[in-house]
Amino acid sequence: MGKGARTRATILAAAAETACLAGFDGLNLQPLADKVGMTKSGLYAHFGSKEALQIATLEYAAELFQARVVAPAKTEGAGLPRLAGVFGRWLEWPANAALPGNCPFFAGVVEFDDAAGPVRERLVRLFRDFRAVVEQLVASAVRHGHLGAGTDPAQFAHELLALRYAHHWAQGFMHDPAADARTRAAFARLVGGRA
Amino acid sequence: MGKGARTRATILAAAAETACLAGFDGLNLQPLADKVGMTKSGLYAHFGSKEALQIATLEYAAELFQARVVAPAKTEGAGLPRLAGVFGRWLEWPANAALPGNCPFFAGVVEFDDAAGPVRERLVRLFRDFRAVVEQLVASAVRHGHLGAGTDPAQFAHELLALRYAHHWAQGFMHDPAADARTRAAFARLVGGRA
DNA sequence: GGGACAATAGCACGACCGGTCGGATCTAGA
DNA sequence: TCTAGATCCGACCGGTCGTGCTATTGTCCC
Repeated sequence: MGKGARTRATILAAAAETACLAGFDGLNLQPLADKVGMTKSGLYAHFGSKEALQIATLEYAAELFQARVVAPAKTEGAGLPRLAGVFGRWLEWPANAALPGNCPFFAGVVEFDDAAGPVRERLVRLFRDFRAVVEQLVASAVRHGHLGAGTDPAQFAHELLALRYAHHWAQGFMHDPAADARTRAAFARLVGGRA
Repeated sequence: MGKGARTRATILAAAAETACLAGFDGLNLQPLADKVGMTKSGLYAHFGSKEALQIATLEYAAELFQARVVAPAKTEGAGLPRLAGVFGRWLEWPANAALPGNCPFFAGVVEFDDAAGPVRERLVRLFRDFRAVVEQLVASAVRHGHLGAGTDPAQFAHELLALRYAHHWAQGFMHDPAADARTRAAFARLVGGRA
């Protein structure tokens, strides 16, 4: 790993932290350069444009998400245990990845929902891919008899995302101490209603 | 209604549209002034600061929300019909209020979740007030026997917001044509599971 | 050790940001 | 009709934004 790649990794780690706090639009060059001890232009040379920096940061966060949320499922029992594990890690993955603030993907949703462009497309694809993963987990849980045969994986995934979103709101924005308990109760009801 | 108040109303109507598309941080003075055919300083004189403009826009949107979502409930049957009516109008209120794009309050959640200040506090209070309204509607539905006696209004309100949030994501960001159907199905399951 | 090249610094540009100020214009009350 | 105050404009401020350009430094291979 050459020096350039090492510096790039340092930048992206700092960029991911910034994205959690200020969103992808808040990935301004000067403050980010100050954070890693570089000048703005020195940092800029690694990416060539702000948009490229945003996409690289998105990619970096996606790898982190994959490693912290999805990958550990391999060691869990197939079906519901795996689904519950992924959901639990999904709730707390920013903290587990040493990221401050909230999930950067949710920040991107608001920032890019009315702004077409490659960053938005990349983010949409990330969400679609993860939803597909969730749907497969749900289908597997159905096959194992952990969820009722009539369960629609797409509908279940939609409601699971709703819970994650509400948790983001209740904990990150409203600072509601009951956020965790509410989310867990809702998940239990979501699973229980299909058993 | 004097000329000043009329101009101010024109500005706020345009500001609400902008907030739906670009968020409250996107309420930049110059573009907004262009939109209403004024100069930046002429517009600025009505508010005194950008923060004051943001709060005024928030207030304006809140009044719109109250009128379009909550107020019509008075003519609906108490209990579940009223709850369902509010939820339905909650889903589509930006369109009903002739606002482009998505719900401005959800945009504010991301923009102000890590930025303390009066705008954030105002937004938190708006959410808290509306959640209290929802909880009262749920409690009323319980009293009318439309929902099971064991229903926790706070938990129900939390899950209802989750559905609204997921609808915002699926429709506004993912452009999922099934968003409406998924949200309606989830609402039916939420209500049905408590009956 | 020197030469090639990646990596970074320094500097400047045009555009836009929120905000300020003096003065022109319009409105409303006496 | 006259005037006081509300209203609005145009120019401008310091600052930050993303983006280029040229030097200079550092690194690594021969």
